[in-house]
Amino acid sequence: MDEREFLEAYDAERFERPSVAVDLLLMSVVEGGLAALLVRRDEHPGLGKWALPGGFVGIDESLDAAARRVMAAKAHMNAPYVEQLYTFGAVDRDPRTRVISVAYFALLPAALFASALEADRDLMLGRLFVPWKGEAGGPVAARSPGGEALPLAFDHDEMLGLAVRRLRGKLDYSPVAFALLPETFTLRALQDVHEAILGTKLNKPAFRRRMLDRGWLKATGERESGTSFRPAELYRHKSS
Amino acid sequence: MDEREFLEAYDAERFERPSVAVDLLLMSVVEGGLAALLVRRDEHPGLGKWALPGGFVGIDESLDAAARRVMAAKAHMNAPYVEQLYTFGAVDRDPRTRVISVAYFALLPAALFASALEADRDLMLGRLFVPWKGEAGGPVAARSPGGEALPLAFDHDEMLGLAVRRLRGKLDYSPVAFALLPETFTLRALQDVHEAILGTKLNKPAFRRRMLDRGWLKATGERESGTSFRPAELYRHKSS
DNA sequence: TTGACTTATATAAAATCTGCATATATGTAA
DNA sequence: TTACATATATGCAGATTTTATATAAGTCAA
Repeated sequence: MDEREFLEAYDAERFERPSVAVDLLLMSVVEGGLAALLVRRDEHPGLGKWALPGGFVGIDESLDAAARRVMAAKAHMNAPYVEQLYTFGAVDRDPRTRVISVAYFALLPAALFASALEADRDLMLGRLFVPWKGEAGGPVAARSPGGEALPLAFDHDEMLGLAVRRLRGKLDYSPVAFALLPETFTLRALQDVHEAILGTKLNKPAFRRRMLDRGWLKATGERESGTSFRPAELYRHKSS
Repeated sequence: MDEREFLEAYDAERFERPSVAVDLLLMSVVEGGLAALLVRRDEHPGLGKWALPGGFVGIDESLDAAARRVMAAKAHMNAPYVEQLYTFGAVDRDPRTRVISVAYFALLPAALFASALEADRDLMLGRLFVPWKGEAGGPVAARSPGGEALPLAFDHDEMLGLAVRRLRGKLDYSPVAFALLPETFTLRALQDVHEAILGTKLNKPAFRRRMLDRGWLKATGERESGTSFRPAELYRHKSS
């Protein structure tokens, strides 16, 4: 039997197969704190709770393509930076049927969330409350901008916790923070983003020196406007 | 319709579902170089090529449980430290049918491979050749102890590349290297393991001080034997 | 028994990085 | 023109890392 014959005779139906989904962690820094895009569940299970935008993976669709499709269709967004986070495969994580979910996470400037939130009234920007320091880990809770608790469906609190941990871990050796900022930004804005992600205050001169030494920044020569004090220089992420 | 009624009416068969597998990266350091356990494929596709030990995930089995089951059944091993690596989901990565594979990786002392290799003659310890420095990334090739190339099936060369990258990244802030050493070991042996993983030479006094400062080590008071020079002190991993 | 040899272990000097304090610069606004 | 707030620059102490060098402790052979 050669390979062609083998493949024709192969019976993929022999074993029962799980469903595979992708869930998206679309995160940003809003008003000095981490936030993630949530969608109100309008079906069981978890009716009325809040979930990460997600959807099933098509049989002829790669995982990455599914993540991008769901991002456009359910979150009205198109993030330049998307990364696979982890695959959640507990047997009972979804009461409907066996669902294995591949979590992806993306970082977006806060300004990009506004149009999505307007286009779809079931979307919500959940402010995240991280009850641990550093990379200790554990679930994370969400609240609405008004301060009401947003109960999370499935294991999505654990997914958010893992995303925060991964983000904190990558922050100082990887240029991820730039995905959260507009094209040009001040060093102060960059520091604010770092502090929001880490949940700690940082030393200003040391932070500035470290960032400039990394070689990730290019000075534009322009300055911010609209301040009532000395305006700071605007920088740009040098992608080279 | 309440949640119970909804779940009873839920039809999981509406969409065609992919198969989900786990593949295992069982790695060690052998004779100063990285190595991984491979199994000869005795079926199409990739008949005669070499693959990572793997198997399909049962419908009532968590991903982690599937990884442990496959490790015992196909690799005759039981690693204490197992970690999920990444999920590979390209549409055409397996010509039989759509297979999404969750890769797990584990580290084992070289001595543990010997009995597995004897128990199953289709197993092979593949020595890895990493054609890039640091964490650049890309596929990795394998050769037999005798030096013959071991062509890899599916996308398993990419999986090995990602495993090496992850391992290098975690090495100096996580006590992973101890999983590769016997119960007691010298500082020189620990440094050899680090150098094999990183593919570079390290400074000896600096390495020694860093390791001792980490607080991961406990001196046993014993010394190695069988050397023709000054024997080094034996240490033990302080798991606390 | 003794001294050459090899590697382990300890210590010291030099370079680098980090945190903290303070001084100077540059814009707005009264 | 001056008060004010923040940006930017600089100096310094302490910690950490690299590099070099010295000393210790075994084996082995003469």
